[in-house]
Amino acid sequence: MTTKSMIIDISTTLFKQKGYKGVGLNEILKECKVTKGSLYHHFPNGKEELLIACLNSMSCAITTDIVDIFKRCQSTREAVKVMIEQLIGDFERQGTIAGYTFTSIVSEMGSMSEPVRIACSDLYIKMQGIYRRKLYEDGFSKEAAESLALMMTATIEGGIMLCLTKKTSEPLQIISYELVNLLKEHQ
Amino acid sequence: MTTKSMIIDISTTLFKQKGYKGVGLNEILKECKVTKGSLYHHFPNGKEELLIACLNSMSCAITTDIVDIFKRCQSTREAVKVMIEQLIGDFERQGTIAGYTFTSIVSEMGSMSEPVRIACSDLYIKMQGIYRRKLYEDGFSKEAAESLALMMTATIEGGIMLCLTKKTSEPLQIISYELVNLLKEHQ
DNA sequence: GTCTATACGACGATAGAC
DNA sequence: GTCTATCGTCGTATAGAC
Repeated sequence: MTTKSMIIDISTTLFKQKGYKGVGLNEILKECKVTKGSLYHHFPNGKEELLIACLNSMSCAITTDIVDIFKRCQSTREAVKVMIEQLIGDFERQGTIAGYTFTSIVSEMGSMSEPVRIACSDLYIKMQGIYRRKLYEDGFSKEAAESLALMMTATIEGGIMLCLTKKTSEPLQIISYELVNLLKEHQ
Repeated sequence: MTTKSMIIDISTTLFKQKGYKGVGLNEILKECKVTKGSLYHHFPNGKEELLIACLNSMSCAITTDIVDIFKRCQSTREAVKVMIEQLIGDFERQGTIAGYTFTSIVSEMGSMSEPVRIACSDLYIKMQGIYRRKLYEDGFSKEAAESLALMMTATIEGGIMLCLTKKTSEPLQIISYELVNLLKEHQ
């Protein structure tokens, strides 16, 4: 494990917990047990460069995770169930949901820089792509697969925010049920 | 218009644009053309008290808005269409979506104080309640109305975030279509 | 590649005059 | 109810030694 990847790992966790603006460099330094000089050696452009590295690292981890679930499951319907069960499990264990969303890190999209916005947008495009391809395999038309993939992305994203806000996993439980229904009826 | 309500109005706009952590008191002071002494006279507990006042003000405005739309529309299906059309209109005109969501202000729910979390939770409960009652009127069962109301809340919330991230109103357009479908098929 | 020391502006908040 | 002045802390970033 290199210093750089260690910084990225720890910073990612902190950003997920408190958001980009909510974490100061000093806090990162303390948690990583490195000094300012070292951090700026690895990320010459400072905090924003570190954020983008974290977003890309998250994107990679989430995508790998989802691809794996979709490989193990026969249909999108099944995969959705497994995916959301996992999110709920995380929530009940840790009291928070870290995966499958960037919103908890950067919500003020309007005021963020283009590179940051694009890094976030990339994840959503990748997730939606995985959903879409599986739905097409399932037998949905190209157009239906596209629309349903978007619905899945938006609903899960919204469901995560509702769970965090209401401090209960109920929203995601209901969403799992309703999404499975939605994917059933169109088929 | 009192000084206090003027401060709330302007701060609300700023918070929506840049998020809670993204706006400093100095910026608020400058935009409102008031001084620190005046602000702390109206909000003795400082920035967080101001935030909660803004959240409550938003909650009120959004609820009024939605209630009005639901009054004018015969079915939930129709109301959803009008609601989302309005969000899309806002987006195309202003390049951002300010209404119907708190996520763009406070996303780091885990690290916010309880009063703030509760203020956000309140809005979602109110919105969902409006949807649920109309769905019940539409003829859905109590349980279906509850589930579908949650789906509407989550999907629209997620759709807004996707639009802001991708910088296009397409996600909400598709979501409008899919939601209308969802409300049709269950009936 | 890692360290210390330092810069300097912005942060939220308070005190006290008017 | 509004003002100015000021506090202490923290923010990000840089320079230069080792």
